[in-house]
Amino acid sequence: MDVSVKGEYALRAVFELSRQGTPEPVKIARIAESQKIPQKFLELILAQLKQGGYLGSRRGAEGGYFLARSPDQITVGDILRQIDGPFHPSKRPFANEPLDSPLPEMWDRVERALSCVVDRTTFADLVERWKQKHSRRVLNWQI
Amino acid sequence: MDVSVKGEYALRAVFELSRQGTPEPVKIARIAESQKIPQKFLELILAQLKQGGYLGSRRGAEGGYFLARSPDQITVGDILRQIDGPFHPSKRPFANEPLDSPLPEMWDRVERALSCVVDRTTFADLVERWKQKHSRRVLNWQI
DNA sequence: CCTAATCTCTAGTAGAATGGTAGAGATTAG
DNA sequence: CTAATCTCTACCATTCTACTAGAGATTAGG
Repeated sequence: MDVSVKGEYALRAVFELSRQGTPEPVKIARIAESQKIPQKFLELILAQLKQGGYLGSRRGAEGGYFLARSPDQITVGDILRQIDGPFHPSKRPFANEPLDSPLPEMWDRVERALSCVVDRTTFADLVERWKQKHSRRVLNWQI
Repeated sequence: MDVSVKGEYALRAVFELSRQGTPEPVKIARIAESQKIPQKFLELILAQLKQGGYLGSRRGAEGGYFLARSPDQITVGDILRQIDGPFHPSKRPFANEPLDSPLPEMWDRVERALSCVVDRTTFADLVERWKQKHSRRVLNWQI
């Protein structure tokens, strides 16, 4: 019942790109540094996100990665599923399971509860929340 | 974001004991058979559940396992945590994480959503749901 | 007390997943 | 042309998962 480190890295990377808000490509090296992710590992992750259609890229000097959709069109669930695969809490057709088990129905509930959070949280939401916390911090500094 | 096979086995075993509803010990072999769980693997699981205080046991001939609490005092969350460990969706203090990330707050939401299901579902609930489905089946047969 | 049936405890283990690393190749801006 | 960047394939150490094996401890019933 947990998310892989790879998944969390992916979220942080997409968040970084969303926060930027520019259409300019951002270099892997910069994302890696600002989000403290091992660069070579991040390369694999970004490639995977690109092939899922969430990111675009440009090679060569001044190249980098950018969002392929606007942040309010990408959810946390999208990214997690692209990286870690679909999350059925329990591998679905449990071959050897008695047919009249009450568990599958419960797993459905779990999945719906999960979905309510991750599929409704867009990166636009995350950026907004982050901005609010951030501005409060700045405000406190000023006072 | 998924439950181990071991965790699912544990749930099925406790469900089996709850369904029984008797204070009589049930043999591992019987649980293993009726729930289609490899017996030697199940032994480890039951021992772990016992040491968590959820089950009791008696050795020797006519021995077996039994619930240490009534089914309405054991939740699905209890069992999953005992078997698979606490489920923080993301390993909590992500050492290298930027301090102002919006992700920890989201993981909290996820955890609460999850908890709403698994910590509120008791084995008494599961048995009741199972009985309802079962009685409907029987009814349809009769008609 | 004997014995068969059971739980208990320790160990091992094959295979997959996780969390990376290495390096050569392709592409592009300037 | 060249330096900077993404891309692609391969590899790898460690841990986790889902078991299996077998000897030992305990108990009911005779």
